[in-house]
Amino acid sequence: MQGLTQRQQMVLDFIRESITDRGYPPTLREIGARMGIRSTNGVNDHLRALERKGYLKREDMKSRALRPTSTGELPGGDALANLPSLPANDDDFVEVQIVGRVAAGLPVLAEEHVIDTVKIDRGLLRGGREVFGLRVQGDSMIDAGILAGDYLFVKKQLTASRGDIVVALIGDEATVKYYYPEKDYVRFQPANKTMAPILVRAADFRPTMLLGLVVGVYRKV
Amino acid sequence: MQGLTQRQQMVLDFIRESITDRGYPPTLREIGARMGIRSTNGVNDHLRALERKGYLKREDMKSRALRPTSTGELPGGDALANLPSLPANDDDFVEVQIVGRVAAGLPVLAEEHVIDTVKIDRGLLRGGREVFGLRVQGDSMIDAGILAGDYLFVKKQLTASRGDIVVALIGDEATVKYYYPEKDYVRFQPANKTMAPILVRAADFRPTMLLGLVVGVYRKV
DNA sequence: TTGACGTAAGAACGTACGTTCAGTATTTTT
DNA sequence: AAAAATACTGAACGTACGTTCTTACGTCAA
Repeated sequence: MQGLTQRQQMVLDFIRESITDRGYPPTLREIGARMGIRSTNGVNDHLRALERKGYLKREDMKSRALRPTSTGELPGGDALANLPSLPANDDDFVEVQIVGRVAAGLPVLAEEHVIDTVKIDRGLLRGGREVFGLRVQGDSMIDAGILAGDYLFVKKQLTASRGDIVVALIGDEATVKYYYPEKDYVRFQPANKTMAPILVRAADFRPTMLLGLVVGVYRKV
Repeated sequence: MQGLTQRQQMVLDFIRESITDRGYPPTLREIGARMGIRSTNGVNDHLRALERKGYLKREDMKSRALRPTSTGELPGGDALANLPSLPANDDDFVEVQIVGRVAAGLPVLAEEHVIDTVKIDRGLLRGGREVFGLRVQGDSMIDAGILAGDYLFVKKQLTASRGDIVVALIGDEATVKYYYPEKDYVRFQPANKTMAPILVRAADFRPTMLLGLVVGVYRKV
């Protein structure tokens, strides 16, 4: 049989599950425990079969060195897996580029800075296209529920309303702050009692300093 | 020093590199070989430091059970780190059902409660399937950066580690709290100085009370 | 009906691997 | 100047883990 047997499929699924859920592959004994196989050899038989059929790569004498290949990645007949997923309509998503360090003088989405791309359900994101993403450094906005490491989704625009959370280019780097225009200056206010606002004289302020408006925050926990 | 030392950063980078390149984390001796450390204890010191600073989770007595956390995932300036990142999978999405009010006695995903469905880029969501979403009510977790109205993504599971943010069914409603099991009771701790923890006697505690583990937070701004 | 294949038990073996203890030296903090 | 954190060496220990051998039972195709 060139396809997988039911048991082999279960082993493969468990390996994939372990990797997504725990971050590392299981041992032979962990597989055995899950499958109700008391002998490590029983498990090994399955792994050899998977390896022979090209669904798995292993390295000898290393613990947990199991690598499912991309072959046959379609989940089998498991009740959970293939609910009503469907072919993923493109229109429902916005493709957002996550940029790394943003520095003055360079276009925000300069290619070298795009470190990742994610797609976001349009329902979660006001602003349509024209949105880019970045990772938060530091905790100047901690009282606004924006923590270091969070992903921010930012709509590119050169103006903002008083009190909006904006991404601005101050000095040489991008920072996230509340935006408070005053008479003679623009005040960029951190949401952190221990930090002082940054003041930019109205004369020095240029619209190009505003990179955009924060429209979404995502955090992996 | 709360940030990472150069050596610690190198260890962390190597762990990440191993995971992306080989599919599984390294052993202490593999780290040692790469770093020029002949004693496994020298390596262990680094791992303990990374763990203490929150950059890494480990499980005792398991080989290769190293899990970099999302904290400080910004790749420094290292050439290696951020190149071979993602294999750019076409449309890897997790379909997440957003539930409304969760009450005791009803399955979490009972049809009447599903108020919305969104698709999330798998790269943003640890835990694969088995994830549902809900809206936050109240600000009991405000100091953890979780505000009223935020969307939480919750991985269904009946167990959790100390200090995890969990969704639990306490009394008749679902609440979000830190999870702290103690000797005689389980403490559900709010992240809000004005609120008291909820204590559930160990005798009264049932695994069904844990609905899951918070794996993501999203906020529309 | 012999043989190949899948599935598994059980035991023995060796090594891979994490843990711990006892030191040493340097740097950083207090 | 003392105390703490960092960064190791080296060795001993116990267990986690993969490998291999032997035996066994059922199914299916030639």
